[in-house]
Amino acid sequence: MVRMSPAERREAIVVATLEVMQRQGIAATTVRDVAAVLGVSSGLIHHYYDSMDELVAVAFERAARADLEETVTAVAAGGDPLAQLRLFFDTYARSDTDSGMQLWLDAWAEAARRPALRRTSRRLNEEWQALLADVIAAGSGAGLLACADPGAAAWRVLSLLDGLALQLVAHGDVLTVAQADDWSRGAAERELGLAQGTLSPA
Amino acid sequence: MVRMSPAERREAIVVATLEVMQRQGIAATTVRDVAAVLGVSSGLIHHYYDSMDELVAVAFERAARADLEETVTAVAAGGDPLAQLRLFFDTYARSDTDSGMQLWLDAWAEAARRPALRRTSRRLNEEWQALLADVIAAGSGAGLLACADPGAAAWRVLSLLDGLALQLVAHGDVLTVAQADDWSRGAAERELGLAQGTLSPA
DNA sequence: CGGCTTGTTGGACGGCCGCGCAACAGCGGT
DNA sequence: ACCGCTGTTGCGCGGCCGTCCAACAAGCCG
Repeated sequence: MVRMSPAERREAIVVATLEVMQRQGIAATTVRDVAAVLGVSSGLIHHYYDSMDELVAVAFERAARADLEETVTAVAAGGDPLAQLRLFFDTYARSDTDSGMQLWLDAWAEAARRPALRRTSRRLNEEWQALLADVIAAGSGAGLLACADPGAAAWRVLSLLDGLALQLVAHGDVLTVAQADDWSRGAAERELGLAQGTLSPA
Repeated sequence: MVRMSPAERREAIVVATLEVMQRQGIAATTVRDVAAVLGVSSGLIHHYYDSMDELVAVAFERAARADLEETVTAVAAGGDPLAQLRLFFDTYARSDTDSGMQLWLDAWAEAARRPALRRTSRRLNEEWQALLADVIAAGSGAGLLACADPGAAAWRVLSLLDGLALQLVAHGDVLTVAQADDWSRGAAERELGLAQGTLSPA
């Protein structure tokens, strides 16, 4: 019987839940599997989290927020808005195929049935959109690109990225990662009135 | 005990499965629920379909193909490729919010764990892409629009539509149907070198 | 050293799952 | 009228689920 402080235990449970979610999918993640990963009794999980819906939402937020923070950090390193856009696509492309996107797919589908998860995925999607909208607005303000509605443009670019990533994850080789990357940068260039190639990888 | 011919019974089971899928989601669709809808024993379902994966894939194809055929028919009624594109968006927009798109979301997420469903959703996605690519190629051939790679353009337009519809279905009012419709037509106009407003609803 | 707080156990509860199978019953053909 | 085919039942199998709770034990404090 390994006794941990509440903070440590809560953390360990989230990490274990994430591991199970990535391996089996959100819909198939069970209390017993999480407990087994920790070598712990299943009752303990409910001692720390009231319901499975809550735990799944917390674990999803952990993973999704880490990806978002990574992109935020990368974008912040860009000198001007165009360089920031380039870095945005660089970091996004890297996470396209790994288990992160499958998690998002699960989350969107499960959102209809899991209230806590729906709130979390929605909030994170809006943060992604706000990040991109800010960069576009800055570029527009600096006269580096042309965009009448940065918020709308951000939704369009993100939705295209999501739609392409979705095909990559769900259907394997119907598209290649290179095509998805290339096409989304090209669409963003057209969207923002940039010359072709402006957003090509650094 | 109502006795049906095999063809009728198979059909009735597919219809009932679809009803359950739309109400509860693909992941939560069970043999017993389907049997209950028909007022029939659960053993009967397995008499006609070897596994739940197979039955779910058949039922999904039924629903998805009906939507596709509807769009194919609508598009065929268009005089020239530009009118056909307009009709494409008209029919697509109508099905954006109903349960059809939630079904697609479920299918994409479940694809990772259900081989039969993955093959079906992939095939249907490719048919949607082919339909759109043909119209674009025709428009390009007739000099009505500018597109170097109709296949790629079709994937981009479809992915944007999917990405926007996904937000509508998963997160409710983060976007409006009108925005999704408007934005996707606008993006297609930019994609195909058309004047703004060319693809506005008929 | 003993008591008490509290992290942890382990199983019970009611319910659900996909699947398989022997027995039953409707119906067409003889 | 009966027989055989086959559509259909009803239930059992082994297993899983989320949740709950009384009992146990580890470590801190007096």
